[in-house]
Amino acid sequence: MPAAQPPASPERTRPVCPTPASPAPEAVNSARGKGRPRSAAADRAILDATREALSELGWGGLTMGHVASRAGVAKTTLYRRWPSKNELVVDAVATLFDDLVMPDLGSLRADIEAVVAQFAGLLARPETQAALLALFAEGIRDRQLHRRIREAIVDPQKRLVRQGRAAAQARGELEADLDTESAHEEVDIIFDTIAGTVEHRVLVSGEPITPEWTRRFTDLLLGPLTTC
Amino acid sequence: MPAAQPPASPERTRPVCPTPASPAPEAVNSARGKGRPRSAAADRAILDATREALSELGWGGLTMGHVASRAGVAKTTLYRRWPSKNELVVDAVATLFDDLVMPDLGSLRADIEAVVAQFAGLLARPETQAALLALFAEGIRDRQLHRRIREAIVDPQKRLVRQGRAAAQARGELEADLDTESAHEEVDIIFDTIAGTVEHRVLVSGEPITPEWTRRFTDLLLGPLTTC
DNA sequence: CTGCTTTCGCTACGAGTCGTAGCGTAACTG
DNA sequence: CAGTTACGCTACGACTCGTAGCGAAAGCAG
Repeated sequence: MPAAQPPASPERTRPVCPTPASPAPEAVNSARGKGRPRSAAADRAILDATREALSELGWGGLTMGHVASRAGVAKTTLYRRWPSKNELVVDAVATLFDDLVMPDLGSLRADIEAVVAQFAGLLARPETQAALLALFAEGIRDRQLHRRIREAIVDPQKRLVRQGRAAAQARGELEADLDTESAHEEVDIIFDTIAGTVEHRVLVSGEPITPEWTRRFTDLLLGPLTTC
Repeated sequence: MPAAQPPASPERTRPVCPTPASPAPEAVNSARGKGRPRSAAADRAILDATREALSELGWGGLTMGHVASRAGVAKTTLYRRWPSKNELVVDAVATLFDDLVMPDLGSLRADIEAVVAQFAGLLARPETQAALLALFAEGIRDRQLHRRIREAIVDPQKRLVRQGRAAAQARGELEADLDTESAHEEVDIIFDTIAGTVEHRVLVSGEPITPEWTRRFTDLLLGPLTTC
């Protein structure tokens, strides 16, 4: 995969990758406005093409040249923005998770079921399926990529768990936290359980998330949390 | 990734891949013993080399030529046995799951914690981490690979859940199943929860499985199952 | 309008992998 | 023994990777 890399990149002329995570929405050339600005349309076309190619060809089949030609862009333009396939795919996929929100429907059960349904809807899309697992797989080896995944995808989701717990505590459905240490671990365990179970059901077992399944799964989650 | 494939393989001269899942343990040339038998030592060397390369280089970095030279074997020998990287890696990894057993320690809690600990031990190994996620990722696109994964990895694990439930029912800790349909779904949901959560914690969140974590997670699982 | 700067698309390149074919040789069977 | 199959080796065409160099386009400061 590394292929060539002769002088190991002497020094970049420009920061490269102007979209660290969430760039300025409509700022074509927000910062230093010296020369010709980068085409925002090209950015969008590239990210769209990446998602499409990803769902059709998978991670291994995704080719920089293919993405470039599909986006109507030169391959060099791709490399001017993203240093590697990893970074490109993270950016292309992370935006999909922006839609996840904590609804606050008035009961813990309803909130959980709503979040599970949202997450399931996201995972039902082929582009998310191929992208997520491929990213996780690469993240095992690449520490920097792993950090980017956590920042762009995992942490925003954990925030949802915290919000849901806080709302339930405000309603009196959950006891208040005794210490922050224990609360932190509780959030972690709930997050891993929800995300892991839904992902495993969809991506590994290959079965759909039905309302009936969501209900039973929520039963499992609520067991020790509610008053016995 | 597909690279060349000129006449699309006219017709194979031999069945290829003599190890569909669990080959004859020590039969060097169990079936038709006509010509020179395939070297069992080569088989072992190749699978070992695959696991090593996988943990060092990951899926994308794993190269057939690299595996061949590391195993002290010609690249052609590799292709004589496995038609592609996918099949090779499945075979190399599936054996790791053979060690999982349902202990029957006398209580549902102890059984669950033991299985979680076993699974966590397996996932702590770098070769399993890289291999499992990479396999799942490829399985999204490749239906045949997905079937092989289910047969070689997923189904054996589901069997553990059934055994654990049966033991708990025999002890009176769990009610007997009302109908097989509902029992089947119950097994699925429990399996996805255990496997998915442990995998997500280790592979995505990147945190270790401690005894303390296992205890809290088991609390979560046992909530609605035990008498309230 | 005139430079200056930066991006653009294009082409070409060396390095590297893929999976196959052909060869002579080794190993085992009847 | 002959017959059959697996082995290691080399070479091959097709493909991807990431980079470099070119001329042209697009904006900005004077």
